[in-house]
Amino acid sequence: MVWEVKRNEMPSAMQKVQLVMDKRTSGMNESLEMLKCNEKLSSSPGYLSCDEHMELDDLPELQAVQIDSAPPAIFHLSTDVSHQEYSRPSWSQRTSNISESAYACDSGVNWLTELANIATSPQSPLMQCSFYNRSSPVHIIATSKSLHSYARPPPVSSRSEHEPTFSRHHWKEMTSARHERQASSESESGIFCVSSLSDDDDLGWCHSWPSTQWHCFLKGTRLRFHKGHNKEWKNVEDFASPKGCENEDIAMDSYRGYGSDGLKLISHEESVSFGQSVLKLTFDPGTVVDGLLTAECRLDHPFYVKNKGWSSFYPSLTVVQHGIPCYEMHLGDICLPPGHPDAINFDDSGVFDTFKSYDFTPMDSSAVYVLSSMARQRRASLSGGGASSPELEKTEYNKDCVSVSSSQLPSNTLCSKAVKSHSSGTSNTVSATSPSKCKRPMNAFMLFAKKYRVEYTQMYPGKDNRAISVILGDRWKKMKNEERRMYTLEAKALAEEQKRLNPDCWKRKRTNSGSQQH
DNA sequence: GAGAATGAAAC
DNA sequence: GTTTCATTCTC
Repeated sequence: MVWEVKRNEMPSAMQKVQLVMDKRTSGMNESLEMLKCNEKLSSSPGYLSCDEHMELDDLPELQAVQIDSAPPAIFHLSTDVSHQEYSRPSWSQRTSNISESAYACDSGVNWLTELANIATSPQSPLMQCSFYNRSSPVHIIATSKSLHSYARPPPVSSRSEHEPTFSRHHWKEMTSARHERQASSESESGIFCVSSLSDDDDLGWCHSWPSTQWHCFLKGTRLRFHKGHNKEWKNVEDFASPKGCENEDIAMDSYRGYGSDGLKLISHEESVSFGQSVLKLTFDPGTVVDGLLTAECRLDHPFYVKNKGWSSFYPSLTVVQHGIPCYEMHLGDICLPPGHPDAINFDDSGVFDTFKSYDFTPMDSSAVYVLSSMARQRRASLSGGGASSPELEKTEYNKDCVSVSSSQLPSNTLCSKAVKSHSSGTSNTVSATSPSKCKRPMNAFMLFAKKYRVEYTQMYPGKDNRAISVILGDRWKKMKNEERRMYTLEAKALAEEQKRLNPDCWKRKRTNSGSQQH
């Protein structure tokens, strides 16, 4: 098999993705091994927790990767590809999916343009941000002129500003990673990307991969390949000679070479890889020859699904992290590669609307602010109108959400939540169609309950939903903080986002006399 | 529409 | 301290 990586065709900001190529014949054994491992997930409800790598300060690790303008990228991969079957209940919720961040700060123009191009592309997820620093959803610090500015290493002053936010462990990775320094010293284009997907032993491949920077500056992510029976992560050079992939996501690009009609999702599970909660996905490219593709990605990783639009397994996480309203991913979804006609033509994914919907300020000093501004400008130009005010944006945002959410967005995105009709009936407050109408974001338990109510309902057929609630509550109480953390983080992120968009969202509705209604 | 859970925020 | 309301779905 040959994966040809083309450049600049469709810049796409992607997250950390691992592509795991196994031999089909050995897939079962590996699957069993992984399942065995997953059953010990520290934060899986019902399982013992493991605190070692889930401390509160267990923030993403910082790594730098080498920059290299390498020759053409053709990935030669084995045609024998295995897959991992997944069938057990997904009691494998991970808690600490604190995202990586790439820190950069540069006021250059080119990178803004490029960023805008990426952002306004219909297939362009936003750069990631972190839960623990929501005031700046995305931090990009750049110094090297040889890179896209948002891929450049942070200046000392800027980095020190962020330094305290990283854990000791986090920075230990950085200081212990001599490769980082090499990359940084050998070339101005050394990249400091934040990642928790690797450990010390894992640095080698990263730096020996010439095109890693491309992934890092976009999403603080990298690809890793795993070939054949050997579970050892291989240097990507073992498989290919990547070249010139600075502006395109290899993961998505791999779709192109791997399944021209997209990759059909056939299984998924949450797992832990290198200390981070990840999704293990198995795709079917649709051809027997190609075999199955197993990939790993973050929980909030967005995928572009045929006839559906942007989707993820955690739409609420994705919308908070990347500002991309998503459907929920389901088995059978066909993920489309960049440049795919169906993906290009299906340009109502809401991504662009999302950009315009966020009222970022320059204080955010983030790419998101840039994207937001540019999206507004583009929207203004498209509509033939002038500049739009934040209030107008908000109004339009909600208005658009009505139309979008009713037909497209999942129920658990901020957008759809904010406008979903509240049928309390007697309320004399704003109507359901009012722009200021919003719903409270779900708290941690609600997120948990929503995710597992169906599962429990199936587990206890015939049980009344109220009984399911009792069970869920019982389970919740028995869960350790570690296990709850993911939901807590998500709830906090949602609340923060909602507070920013609708500060009055929590206002209690009152009758005219002041008595509270229900 | 009540109710069953938990939790955040407004009272 | 109390109340409301987020989700879900059966009764």
